[in-house]
Amino acid sequence: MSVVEKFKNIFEPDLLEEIEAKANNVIVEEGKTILDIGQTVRIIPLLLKGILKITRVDESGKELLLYYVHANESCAMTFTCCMQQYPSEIKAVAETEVEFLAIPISIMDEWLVKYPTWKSFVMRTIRNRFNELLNTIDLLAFQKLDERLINYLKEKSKATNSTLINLSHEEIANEMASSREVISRLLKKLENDNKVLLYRNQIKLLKDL
DNA sequence: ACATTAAGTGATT
DNA sequence: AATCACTTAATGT
Repeated sequence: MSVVEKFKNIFEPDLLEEIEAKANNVIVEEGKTILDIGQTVRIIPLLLKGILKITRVDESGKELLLYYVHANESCAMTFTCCMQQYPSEIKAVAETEVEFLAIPISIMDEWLVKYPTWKSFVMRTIRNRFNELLNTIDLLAFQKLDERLINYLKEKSKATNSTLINLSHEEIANEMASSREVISRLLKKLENDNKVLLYRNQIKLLKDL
C-alpha cells in the first residue's frame, strides 16, 4: 500500500505530497536499535509496518518497558526531543522487522504552521502517549506486580500477534525491572490458575487470562 | 554422558 | 518483593 493511501484520511493532500517528496523509506531488521539513549534525534519516524519497543535504561543497564509504537503511529518522545535537538532519554528497538518513513526534523517546524493536519497529528500522538504514560505510572505506583505481569503478557501477545510468548523468565524480569525468581513464582501461580502454560523459554497464554 | 542454562524452592531481609 | 543459595529439569555438544 502506498504511503499516500495509508495516510490519506489523516493528512491533507499537499502534506501527503510533501511527505512523499522529502521522507526516506527505511527498513530495519528485527532486534536492531534505532535510537539509543544520549543520541540526538535526527529524524521523525512514521511507522508503516512492524512494532517499535521503547524502553528506559537505568545506570546498571536494567531496562524498563515504556510502551510500544504500532503501525501508523509515531513516537511522541521524538517530537518532544527533536524540537530543540535534545538527546534522547529513551531507547528504541525494532521488536519486529520495521518499516518507517524518516522525516527530517528540519522541516518539522515548517509543517506545524503550514499543515493543520500535521499539527493535530503531532498533538494527538503526544496526548495519547502522555495518557498512556500516566497509566503506566499508576500501574507502577499502585498496581501489584502480578497485575503488571498479566498486563505485560497481554501487551506482548498483542505486539507479536500470538498467544505463545518466546521469552525466558529472566528476560521478562529484566524488562519489568524485577527479578527472575519473583517472575517465576508469579507465573507459577498463573499456571495453577489455568491462565497460562509454562515451557522452557515459552509461555502459552490461555483464553481466560 | 557431561556441561550449560532455565526454572523451581526455601530461607532471609 | 528482592536476594541468596541451592535443587531440579531441559537442552546442547
